[in-house]
Amino acid sequence: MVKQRDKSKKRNAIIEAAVHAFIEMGFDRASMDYIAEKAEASKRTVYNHFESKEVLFNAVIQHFVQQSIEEKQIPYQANVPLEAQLNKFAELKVGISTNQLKMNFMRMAFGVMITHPNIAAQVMENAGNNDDGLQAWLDDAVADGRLIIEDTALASEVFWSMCSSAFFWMPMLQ
Amino acid sequence: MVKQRDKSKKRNAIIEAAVHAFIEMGFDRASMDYIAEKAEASKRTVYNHFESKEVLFNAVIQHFVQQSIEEKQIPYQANVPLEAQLNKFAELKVGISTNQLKMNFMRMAFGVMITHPNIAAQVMENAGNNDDGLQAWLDDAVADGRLIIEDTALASEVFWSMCSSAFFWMPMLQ
DNA sequence: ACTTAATTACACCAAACAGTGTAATTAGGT
DNA sequence: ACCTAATTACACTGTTTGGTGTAATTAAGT
Repeated sequence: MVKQRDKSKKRNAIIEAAVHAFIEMGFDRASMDYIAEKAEASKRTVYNHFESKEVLFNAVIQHFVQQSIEEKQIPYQANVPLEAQLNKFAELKVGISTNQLKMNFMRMAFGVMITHPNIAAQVMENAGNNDDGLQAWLDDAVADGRLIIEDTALASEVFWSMCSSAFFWMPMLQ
Repeated sequence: MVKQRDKSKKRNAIIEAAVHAFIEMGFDRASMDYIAEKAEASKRTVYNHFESKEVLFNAVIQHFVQQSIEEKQIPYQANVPLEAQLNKFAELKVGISTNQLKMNFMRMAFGVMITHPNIAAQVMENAGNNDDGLQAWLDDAVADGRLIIEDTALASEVFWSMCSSAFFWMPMLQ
């Protein structure tokens, strides 16, 4: 039988350190030495967990996306006005823009995506289309006969892009 | 008396090369050696004109801003409907988003601003508030009695930010 | 033709940094 | 207490790159 100790502690410490290092100094200026130091790990251990800086960055994004998805799950409620429920979804976006840490993270990530197209491609591949809770909600509402929507995926996208420009990009760009 | 040859030719060649290099490879990856080569100048000449990469970048931005300002001058016409004239201003913004080169430039510049806050600060200081042609146009319209505006500077800003979000940021971010 | 400002070729420096190899050490699971 | 997976310390490589010093060369203005 194979002995396996729990690596997740160090792994998480490294990711956490990387998140802050990337936010603080950006992708390029945050050296692997610095990240290792912040994570209270040796540089070698960092490389044992993540074979390259790019891989580490991907893991960081993944980590962030995972959190966001979990927050985006709002269940459909048959006995509550539709508008009130939709408002909750919108408030999610507003919530992001009032969270300084998240804003900084997104700004950093956005910068990386612009300056490193290859990394952007990887991220898109990994983090790809996370189906959000809104579409599920719309499906439920349609099934319940309270909405008539042909393409709920499209509707969800339209809704988010509207919210994004108003509640996300505008604050992001001051 | 002091002899002075015309340095502007090389200077412009360098800026032009830098513009394309920065767009093509981004600020960090575009090395001074590469820029010099593209400009058909020696690296030393580049440094004789611009004491550092950051200074060169500032000059590049300046160059771009200068062009934009010149395009933004639309004279007030007393015998043309106001809406038609305002449309022209809006079309300027639309024009940017249909110009691939300009979009790429802005995307690059935006990336640099995010990843290099110190450079962003310099740029803001240098390129600062370029008073645009719209305010002058508004002033003329007010003087002509066809508009009543207390603060034309504010009005100009409002107009541009509306246009920006609709015609610039949205295309910029896909 | 002469002067000299501008440009060039080229060698060079120093710092930063991603990533690796290895032998020693630590600590978790049994 | 023992086994060994995980971690560490550390030295090292190789590359990239911003920036400089200098002596030679070019070409514009008179």
